[in-house]
Amino acid sequence: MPREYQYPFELRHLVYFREVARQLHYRKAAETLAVAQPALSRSVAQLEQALGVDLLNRTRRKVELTPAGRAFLERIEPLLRGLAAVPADIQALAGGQAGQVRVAFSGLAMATVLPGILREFNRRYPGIRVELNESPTSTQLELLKNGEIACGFFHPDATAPAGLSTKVLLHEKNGVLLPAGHRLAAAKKLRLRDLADTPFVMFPRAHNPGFYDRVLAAFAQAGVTPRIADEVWPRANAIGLVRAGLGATFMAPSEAQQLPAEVVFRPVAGPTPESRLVLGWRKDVAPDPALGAFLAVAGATTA
Amino acid sequence: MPREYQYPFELRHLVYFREVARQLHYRKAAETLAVAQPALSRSVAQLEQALGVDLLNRTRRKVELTPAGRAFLERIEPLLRGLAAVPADIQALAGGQAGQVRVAFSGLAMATVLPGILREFNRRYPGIRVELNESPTSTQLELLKNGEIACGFFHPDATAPAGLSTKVLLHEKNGVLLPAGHRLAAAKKLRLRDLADTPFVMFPRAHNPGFYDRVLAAFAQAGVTPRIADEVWPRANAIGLVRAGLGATFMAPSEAQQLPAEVVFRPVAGPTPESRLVLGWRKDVAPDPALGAFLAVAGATTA
DNA sequence: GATATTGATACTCCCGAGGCATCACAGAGC
DNA sequence: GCTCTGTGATGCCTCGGGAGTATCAATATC
Repeated sequence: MPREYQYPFELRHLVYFREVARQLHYRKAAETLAVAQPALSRSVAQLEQALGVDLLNRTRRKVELTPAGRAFLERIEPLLRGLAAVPADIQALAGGQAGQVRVAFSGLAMATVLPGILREFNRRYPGIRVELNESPTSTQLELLKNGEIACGFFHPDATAPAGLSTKVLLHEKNGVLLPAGHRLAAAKKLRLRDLADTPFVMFPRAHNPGFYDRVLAAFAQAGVTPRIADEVWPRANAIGLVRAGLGATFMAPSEAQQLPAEVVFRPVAGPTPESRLVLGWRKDVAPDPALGAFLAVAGATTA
Repeated sequence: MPREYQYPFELRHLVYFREVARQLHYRKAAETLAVAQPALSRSVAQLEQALGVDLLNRTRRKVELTPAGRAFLERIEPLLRGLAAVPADIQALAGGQAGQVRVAFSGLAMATVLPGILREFNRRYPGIRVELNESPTSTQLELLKNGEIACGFFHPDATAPAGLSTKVLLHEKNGVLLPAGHRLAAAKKLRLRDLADTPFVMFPRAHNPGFYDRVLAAFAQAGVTPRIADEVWPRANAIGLVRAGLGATFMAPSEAQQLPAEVVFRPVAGPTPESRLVLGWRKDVAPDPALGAFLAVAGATTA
């Protein structure tokens, strides 16, 4: 069913009428609008006929608003103002000067590269709001697929996710984080087989199966059966548990820059899992300038 | 200084874009809009060029919104909806089906004709809001002159106010309202000279000098000097004072239809002031349909 | 690879917005 | 009272551009 065109006027009519209503003088209004006076007369008359309502009471000598005209003016003015602001806003958004980026991250990202990226991004694009939420890798891939986040810092699985561009940010052999009171805390370097009796704090396997399985593989290679103390998430909680002396946890060296006093980080020789952190984003969607800006900063900051 | 035309688009562009953005399909959108498909293509392309921003990402096979396009759509949709509602509202207002009337009144009006008028008006024009405030005559004339009220129920002075149309609603010789315990409360009819020792409750002279002076004239004609007990306003308070036994007050018979138990109304023979109530409105201003409707009802109800 | 679908382009037409000249009317000034 | 000036409306013409028809170009589907 062809929908009837809903508006008996065009913006031009409204703008013209508004100017006449403000100045209550056709010639002056015409000059302001850089248009000839007859055009104004006709345009306003047209608007009135289209509405079926007299908006202006004009004698040959003076012009005044009718009550309906006043009401009409009051109704359209905020709408015209709103409309006038749209182009600049959109252009700013398209130019990457405004807007928002939704970003998901893993705990490792927040402990390493992310703070620096955010600081630099905020410096260069103060108009763009960054919406952050910590999510496990599996969730991030889902969110990316649905377009609910623009990009994510996650841990890639063996199977490269289809339709995503990624950039590797970290790729490090893990050490272990031990309670300061652990019997091996003084050792310079450890081997996994030394830790056979130490409970390990992990995370639910579904959150990042790749890393989880690499942990198990490393233990198997070292010839020991790991003791899994607990599976917690998000990441900060794991460190908390280590700190409380409940066990150890694997940790990338980059993550170990700033640690609380009650824990110590030790490199591991021999078999040990690797942490991989990548920044991933959909490559098929229309390029969001805000995302582009974020990716540029993230690439430059971590390069 | 000729102001630059502020809008790089017309309503047509926005409506066309909105439909394409909704359906993500040029041909279907064209059909909905009852326009040919090429017109749509050009119109949207024009809009994009005018904004300098790509709103739609179109392959030959499918159409999708860019982030800027989505933002643009979200910005213009409420504005378009608002604009669509304007014509009907204005037409209702011009047809007297909506709007508001600001009405001032004296206490006498509220005690006599006004309630009936308001009831009938609300029945016939439920869309029109009536804004009421009680004001003395002098204030009402000022408000009328400034256009702050559309009409007023007031007490005309000898000097007919210029520029106003009026319609007489009441013109009655006053009786007096006495406390039930007054020594003359049992009398069928009174004369002013019987009330020489009775204090009278009045109102500030400035509020209605005509009536005030008619009161003094009537007393003078009756050969007595009135005792003015108090000058109160608004009117309801005067009745309260009488009820409390502090004195008497003049009252039009119409006003005496419904009285509290503790007071009695008595007609006065011989000299007595007259109450006049008129409905007045400016005759020079652009006719407000809502006012017209109110005047019609007020005229019919009290005729 | 043939076909169908879909948005873009070429060309044309014609409506209507806008400019110019002028009119009609109301006040102001003499 | 007459004229002059200022104002909004009207007549006429031009021309830009919006819209229609026909067609092209590209891509997904079979």
